[in-house]
Amino acid sequence: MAVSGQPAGSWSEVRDELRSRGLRWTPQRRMILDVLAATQGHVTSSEIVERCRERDPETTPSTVYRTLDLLEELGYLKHSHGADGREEFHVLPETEHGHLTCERCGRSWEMEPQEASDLVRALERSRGFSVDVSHLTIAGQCTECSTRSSAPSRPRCRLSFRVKRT
Amino acid sequence: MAVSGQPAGSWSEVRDELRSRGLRWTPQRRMILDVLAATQGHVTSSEIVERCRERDPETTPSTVYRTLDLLEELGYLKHSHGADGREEFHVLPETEHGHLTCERCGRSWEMEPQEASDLVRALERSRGFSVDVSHLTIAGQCTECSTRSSAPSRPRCRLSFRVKRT
DNA sequence: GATGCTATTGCATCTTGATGCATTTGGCGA
DNA sequence: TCGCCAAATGCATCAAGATGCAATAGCATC
Ligand SMILES: [Mn+2]
Ligand SMILES: [Mn+2]
Ligand SMILES: [Zn+2]
Ligand SMILES: [Zn+2]
Repeated sequence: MAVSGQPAGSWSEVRDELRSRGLRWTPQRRMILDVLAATQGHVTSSEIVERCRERDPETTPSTVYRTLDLLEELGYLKHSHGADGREEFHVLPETEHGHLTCERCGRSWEMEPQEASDLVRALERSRGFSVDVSHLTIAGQCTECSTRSSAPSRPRCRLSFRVKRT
Repeated sequence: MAVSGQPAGSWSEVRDELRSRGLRWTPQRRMILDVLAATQGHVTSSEIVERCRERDPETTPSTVYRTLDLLEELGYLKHSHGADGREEFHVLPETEHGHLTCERCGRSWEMEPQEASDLVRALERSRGFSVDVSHLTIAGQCTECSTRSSAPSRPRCRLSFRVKRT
């Protein structure tokens, strides 16, 4: 993975990969990669659009979405889904990991692949199904929320648009 | 669960539950329940909107979405997410189950809770995290797709809008 | 059966994201 | 360096779904 830890400016790996496939190295793609390099943890596409806009207000959302798709196809990114179903990109997938998210407090944690290894092996054996661990998001309740009583047993983890009031 | 197998017309359980909470029994809600009763397996919200429209073209989408939210809060529905992140409702949650979905062929299967029980126990023990099995969707590759070679290692499971051309 | 309170509806509008298409432009070859 | 052509961008438009608000209508009470 070249995206991580590169001094913004030496995107030669990605650039060459694109060119070698007959794809193109554009200023837009360069900027998106710069933004990704400055990002840690999980980000949604729209957060990336926002960050691009901070650098260049002219940023076109669809260009960003399409570039993210491409980078994922090329293996530079992976995504999973938050409890609300929205895609979240793993910007620095040094190590493969799954995800845990608490339906009540909304916090989330990364999960070592070995934590899911029993499940992975069981499904492999019984069904020949091979789990995509990095796409995996397991929802539930964290310790703290379970201990802290008073709870709707399964509150809906819905999308929510924070309406931007001007 | 009253939703399953009821002759469309005797929604007394749901109706009484609503009334007892100071909520209301409206023709819209009645129709949505009728649609749900005629549905099996998993459905997305927009599919439910379509089915409602078949019965009453005047159906307002937001009314449907809000009713589905309500029914889930009351425990009459549950949802999980397809590989693309979209919500899919379990209309007849007689038995709790998780979900498997193949990123290549798109098919999906239900998973007995016991199949995930190792995982559930492991997370409970190591983190005190209690998994919401019915929300769980595990993506990966099914046997057939794994055997059948020639594959993009991890094709993106993206949303797709089938554009309705008139 | 009429009344009043408040839950719901319907509607307009917004957000995230996908997509078709015309225009622009990266980059290779001459 | 110039031109060409396919790849990308920008833009308009669409889809699914969320949300605020004013008008409507359940239903409990009288
Ligand atoms: Mn969810
Ligand atoms: Mn996905
Ligand atoms: Zn929590
Ligand atoms: Zn398959």
